[in-house]
Amino acid sequence: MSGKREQKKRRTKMAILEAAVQLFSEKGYERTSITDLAEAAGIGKGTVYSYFRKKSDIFLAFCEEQLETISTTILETDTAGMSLLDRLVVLYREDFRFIFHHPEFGRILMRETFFPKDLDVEVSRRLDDRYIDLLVPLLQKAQARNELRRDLELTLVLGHFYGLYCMAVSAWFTGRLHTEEDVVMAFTSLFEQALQGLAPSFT
Amino acid sequence: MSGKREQKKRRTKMAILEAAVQLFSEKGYERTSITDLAEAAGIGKGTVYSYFRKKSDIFLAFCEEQLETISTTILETDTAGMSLLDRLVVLYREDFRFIFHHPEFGRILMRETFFPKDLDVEVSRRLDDRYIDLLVPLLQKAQARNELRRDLELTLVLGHFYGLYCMAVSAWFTGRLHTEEDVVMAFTSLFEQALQGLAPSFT
DNA sequence: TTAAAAAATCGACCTGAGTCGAATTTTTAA
DNA sequence: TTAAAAATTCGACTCAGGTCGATTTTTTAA
Repeated sequence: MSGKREQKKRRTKMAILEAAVQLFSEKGYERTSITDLAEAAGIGKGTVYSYFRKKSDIFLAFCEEQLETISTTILETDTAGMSLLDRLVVLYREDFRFIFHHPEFGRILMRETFFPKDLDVEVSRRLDDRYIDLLVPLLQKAQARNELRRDLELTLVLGHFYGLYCMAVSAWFTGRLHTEEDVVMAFTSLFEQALQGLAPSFT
Repeated sequence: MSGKREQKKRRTKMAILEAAVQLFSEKGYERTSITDLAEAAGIGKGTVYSYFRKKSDIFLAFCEEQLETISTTILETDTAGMSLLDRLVVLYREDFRFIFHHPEFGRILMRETFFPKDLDVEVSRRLDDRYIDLLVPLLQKAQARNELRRDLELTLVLGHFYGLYCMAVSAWFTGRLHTEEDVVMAFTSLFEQALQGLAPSFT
């Protein structure tokens, strides 16, 4: 009789996360207190902190699940015969859909993944490693199809696209872009620019 | 006898900012409480809030001053005869110097300017409008010298570089890059990529 | 079976950001 | 000059995140 404790812990953790999904959606992240969360999960406040170090960690755990769903969606999407550009647009459009519909979550997620505090670096890295795993194969295939220069380091290329995506999302957060489609168009243009180059080509 | 009030207010605001520079540098942003700040400025806690809405606003006001200094430095730097790439590198290197030496400030600054809360959008926009004013002329000159395609919207091009810079800085925050020079090299490479294009050129 | 060790639970407590309305200072205008 | 109005100052107060150690539950091993 040993797995009992583990089992209970898993159930408690789930209870917290379910309460989180419920309350965060209902009242928003900021307006949900840890006490609310504990009550909804049927446990004491202090217990929450033996499962998560900080409030934002609860949120990030929720995001990791969401990203799981998103990557599944993307992997299942049939992209056969699509250009690199189209594939990237499909991927980031899906990603942005989540952010667009959960702006508060999106803000925290972007803040934490791009500019984490020292203590949160680990969590943040895990999140974008997921991206790397998702994207590197895409880029390799593009290189094989000769859509992408072969002399470039893939991590840099990946950073390139990710940075541009980040910029488009940022423009939405700062109110420079408004609709979901505006943002998609913005990063599409930026990706095109990146592929073609900003300098004039002397052909 | 009417300017009296205004004068006093200006002095109080200065006192708060000076206390902020002092204490933030001394103990860091997080470890400086509003009460500390009020005490150092010789006023009551509540008064601080009639000058700034939130703690982070005090910080952003401080940043605006810093950026003033930085842009002056940049404008005074002799860039005659430099390529667009070199000019951009000079500019962003200077910008990053500040962030590198004040990581905590840098993090908040980047978080607030890229992913502001609704209430802070205005402040955030003011900050990057300053960038726009600084950069657009640079880009226009580059177009005139035929270093930059003329069919591109300048705001998009600007966003392009800014996004790449952001990415390099982010890689530093997440511990993927370590030294100041690593970051400079990273965004330099990204800028080169952007100018040349990621797709193979069929010349 | 049981008692000591280990792990998990809990809520009172601490701290700091931000609010509020009473008290004070400055301005206005008669 | 003065009294009412307007603006400013202030610190007690509220509220939420996070800590801590006393208590309870589970595991171990004898």
